[in-house]
Amino acid sequence: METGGNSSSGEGFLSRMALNDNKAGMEGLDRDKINKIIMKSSKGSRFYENEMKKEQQVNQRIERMMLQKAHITEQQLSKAQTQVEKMTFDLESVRDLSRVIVHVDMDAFYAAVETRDCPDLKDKPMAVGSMSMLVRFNTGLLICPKHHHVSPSPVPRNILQKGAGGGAGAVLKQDRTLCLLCHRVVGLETVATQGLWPDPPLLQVLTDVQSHQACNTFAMGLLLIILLGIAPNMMLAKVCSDKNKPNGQYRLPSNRQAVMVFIQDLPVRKVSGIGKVTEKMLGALGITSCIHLGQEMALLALLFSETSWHHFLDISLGLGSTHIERDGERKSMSTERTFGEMSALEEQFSLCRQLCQDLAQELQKEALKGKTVTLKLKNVNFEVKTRAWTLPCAVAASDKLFAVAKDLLTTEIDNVSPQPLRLRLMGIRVSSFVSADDKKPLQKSIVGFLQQGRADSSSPTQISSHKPVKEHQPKPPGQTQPFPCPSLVQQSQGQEDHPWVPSWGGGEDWGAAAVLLPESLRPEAAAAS
DNA sequence: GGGGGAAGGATTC
DNA sequence: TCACGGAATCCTTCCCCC
Repeated sequence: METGGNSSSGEGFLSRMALNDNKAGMEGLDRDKINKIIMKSSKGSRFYENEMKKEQQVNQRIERMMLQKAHITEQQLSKAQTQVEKMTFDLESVRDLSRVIVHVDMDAFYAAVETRDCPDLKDKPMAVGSMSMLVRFNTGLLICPKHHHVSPSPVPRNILQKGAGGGAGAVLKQDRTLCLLCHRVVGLETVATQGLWPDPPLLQVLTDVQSHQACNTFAMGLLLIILLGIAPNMMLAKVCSDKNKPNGQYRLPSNRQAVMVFIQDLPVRKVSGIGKVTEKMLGALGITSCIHLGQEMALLALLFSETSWHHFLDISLGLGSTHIERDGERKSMSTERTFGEMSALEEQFSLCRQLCQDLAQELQKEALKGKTVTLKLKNVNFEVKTRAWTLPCAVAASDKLFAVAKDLLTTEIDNVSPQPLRLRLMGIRVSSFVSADDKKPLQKSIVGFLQQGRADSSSPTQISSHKPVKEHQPKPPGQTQPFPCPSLVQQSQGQEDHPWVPSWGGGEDWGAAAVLLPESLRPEAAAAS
């Protein structure tokens, strides 16, 4: 693999730690130099050792795959090829080119906000974030010693909180007007006169949005970089939005030929969902771009799971989802903390209790209760363990979470006894939420979001839309449950409900939106005119 | 053998 | 000399129970 160097021996640079310059905006960097710096400053650390271990595991996976490949017969290959061809035919027959998806990406969101607040930072290398990530491991400083470090101001966080918890994700997934509402923050007239948005239909949409009465509610006065990817489906739109960084848009016409040409040379790593491990596994088969993917489909069908090869086939044909998912239900909620080595039992239990309290607060804000409690532990060697327990009925209260987590933690402590458990991370997750029928809808409505925005500015009181949560009748568990199911409904009632409190993942690119344009605003219409 | 839970891993931002 | 986040989702594999 070109990014990995001599990785299989463990002596060269670890491919999994190499700079990923496959992303837009990373071109032209001195990759070798940066990789040497990463290597020099990482080698020998526990983190590096653990990464090496993981790399070896991937190499073993590849070895097993190659062994499997060696045993594939012509007959098997031929049969798989028939299956692939049939499936390709089926997929082609339902290929939907009727929709235009616009993927909106906010590039370097945090940096953009900080630059707005401090214009001197413009055009200077900058790092936004806590210094723990930069100083404790100073590769960042070595690579770019003259960078300006900025602690994140509360501004972006507030915006994200309004946006994420308040429904920016949902806003972005609503109709086109409300979707683009999020990006109204850019001075559209300025942008237009500078010719940054040469596309009349899109400008029309943006202008249209600007005139929408709700815009003012979300006007943050920010100057953000917006990337647009326009394509017939979500997968392609996502790739397209990454195409013309930093100030641009990329439009892929809605016809099969254009899609296939676009796909031909597209590196597999560019596709969302294909990460460094999959890239490496495919690379071992000589597959680096989507055209190879199509050529080797029969082989992939024999070597990968059905889910995986179906996904590969979709990619090779330039297919993706053409509907915008709204209101995705949350599946889990978690909190975790990294710290210096912690071996004392009292400290570990105390932290465990604290995490349960924090998580319980967040769960109760969203009126969520789950049946499965998972304890996540990472030891000082970066080895991660998760231990889960499923209760007969859903819990949300801190003491109930702690009762389970404490038991799981105790088991792990006992397992290594008399040695202490040397931890560097602990986390608690709750999942298996009660079914959608049993709980109220969560923060998905733009109307609610806007109402909340008004409530924020006009009244200090929180809007509560709490409804009592009905309990599911739990199935009898396979194991003896040490935790009886108390009257949980009573506990959740009377809790203040905060429907707009966020759970933000913290990526810097902010967006991932898709909209359906009306006929009159579609790129073909513009091209025709 | 199938279903479902547990555990671990990949991926994304 | 030491030293790499946090949250969420999906997938795979393993294992147990019916």
